[in-house]
Amino acid sequence: MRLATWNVNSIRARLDRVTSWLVRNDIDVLALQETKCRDAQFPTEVFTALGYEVLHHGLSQWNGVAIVSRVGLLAGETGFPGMPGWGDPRAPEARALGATCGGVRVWSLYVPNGRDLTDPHMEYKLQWLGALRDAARSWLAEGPDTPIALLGDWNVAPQDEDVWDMAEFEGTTHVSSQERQAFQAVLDTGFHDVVRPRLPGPGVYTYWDYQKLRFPRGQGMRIDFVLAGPALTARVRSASVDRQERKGKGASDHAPVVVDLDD
DNA sequence: ATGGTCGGTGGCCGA
Repeated sequence: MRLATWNVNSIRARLDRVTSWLVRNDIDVLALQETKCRDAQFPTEVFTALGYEVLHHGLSQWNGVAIVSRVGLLAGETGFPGMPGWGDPRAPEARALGATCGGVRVWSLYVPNGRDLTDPHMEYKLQWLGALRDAARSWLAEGPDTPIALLGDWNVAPQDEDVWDMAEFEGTTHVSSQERQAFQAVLDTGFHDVVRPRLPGPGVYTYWDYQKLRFPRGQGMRIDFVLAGPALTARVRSASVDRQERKGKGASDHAPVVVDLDD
């Protein structure tokens, strides 16, 4: 089974690229983030025509997560227990979607950006990751043998080598010790980053800002991850980042991350 | 040349 995650930065702006990549790469399950649309605006029929089922969770033009699968799509769940909200009044955002695909519990996650270390959005980000850690712990406790994967845009660069130059990130989000600790806390519940051991850095990135010629200059960040529970970790055969997809006109600012599983 | 972008939206915000 081939599993992937991709922040597409608008599914409507990226539809041709996403569907052609999906088919070309023989993907079974794709977790999407930043679809930037409401459910009724998601082009579901384009995916169904290709033999995929779709589950989408979008509440506005912001955020939006989806799971696309050709190996089944069951028990959909929008948001996770304890997930904090944003805004005034606080309300849940479309940042988490769970489903079971081919016997694997899959979560498509879009962690809040944080914006600035002193911005209230940063506190929201840390609370969100803290609630996710608690949910992750309970998922493993409830079904220790259930294959489970947390896929998405984590908006955290966990190690110094996950950005091209740490000096550039002094005082910014994504690399702070608080964010890194919050990411590590999810791992500490029993999840494993199954891509890094197969694709060690430095210089392995999944995101390059559109601005300042970051991609042609090789100045990216590793912020998209596939975290697998113990049962699934043992089944991972290979992993890759398709940086080809960041090239050319009409690319998302993120590249897809792909993981191959033994059956 | 010391900058350089996108996307959704509606007359700026978010990344």
